[in-house]
Amino acid sequence: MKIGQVASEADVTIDTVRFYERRGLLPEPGRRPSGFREYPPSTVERIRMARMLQNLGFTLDEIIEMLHAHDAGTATCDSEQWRLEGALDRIDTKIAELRRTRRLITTTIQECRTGQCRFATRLGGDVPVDRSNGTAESSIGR
Amino acid sequence: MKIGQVASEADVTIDTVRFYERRGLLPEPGRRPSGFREYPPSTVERIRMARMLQNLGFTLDEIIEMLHAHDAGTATCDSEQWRLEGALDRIDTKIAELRRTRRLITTTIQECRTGQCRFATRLGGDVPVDRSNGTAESSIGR
DNA sequence: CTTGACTCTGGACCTAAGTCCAGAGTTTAC
DNA sequence: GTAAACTCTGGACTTAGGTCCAGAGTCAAG
Repeated sequence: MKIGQVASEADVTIDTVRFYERRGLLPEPGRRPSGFREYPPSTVERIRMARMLQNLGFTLDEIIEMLHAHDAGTATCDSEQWRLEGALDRIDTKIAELRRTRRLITTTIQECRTGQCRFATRLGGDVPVDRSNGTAESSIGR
Repeated sequence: MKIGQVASEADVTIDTVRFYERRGLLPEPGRRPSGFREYPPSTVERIRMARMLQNLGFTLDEIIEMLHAHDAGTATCDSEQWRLEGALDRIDTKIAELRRTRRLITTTIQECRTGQCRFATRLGGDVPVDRSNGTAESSIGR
């Protein structure tokens, strides 16, 4: 398979395929006499797997590690499972963080409605800012 | 206030303060005869506000816009609230995405336990890979 | 009046994961 | 046999939000 076909079947760009090769995610492919890269069809699967792992939140470096463990024949269900559990932890942490932020925003909106607005007030809304005097209390470092 | 004091009170680095100035988040401060920047104390508040908005998921550009609206005296509770609601949407989308990913991981781990493992198998675990033959079915593009 | 801490400029560098480019050569379909 | 589509290299560029640096000048405490 030529690079273009691999790329389109794996749903990435040609540049990405070459980038993956540079990064070591893909091994150096064979070459035709002309210099064109020649790929085995399994390359498509390897790229798809990499993308799937990316969707799970793994970085390219982590994915490369995993694939190399696979290549070395040392990857087992057990040996790689901790990574999945780590990913789970990361996701949970992130969700918790987002929820905290969400709460902060909703209270802020609430405060806005009940006149305790932190944003519009501090951002110079309701109470007109005295433009002639840089020392006004409500002015934020302007 | 000198830049170092502002930075430490706002809990950012000196470089960040200067970066914010370059970006237009902070107005150009006054200067001592020596060239040292001289800040009004409200600068600390302005930076803290910016950081808070960053925590809410706003980009620097958006924050700069909001602060400029404040500076121009056109920011009101109503005029800025849509931004908060937009932030809320973004957060909800992100949480939903993460939850989908989370489910994918847990099913994957489950499959692993029940022998339907997609990862260890496809990553070449349990079944030793035939290293002498690049065309093996289970090999991922190596 | 010395010493150490602070500040100045402005441009290079960082991370992550690609994307884009020119100019040249190759392959394929008609 | 020719035109269109493909591929090559390798280095520069992108986004976001900073971080780091050298070499020079300034400030504050003792």
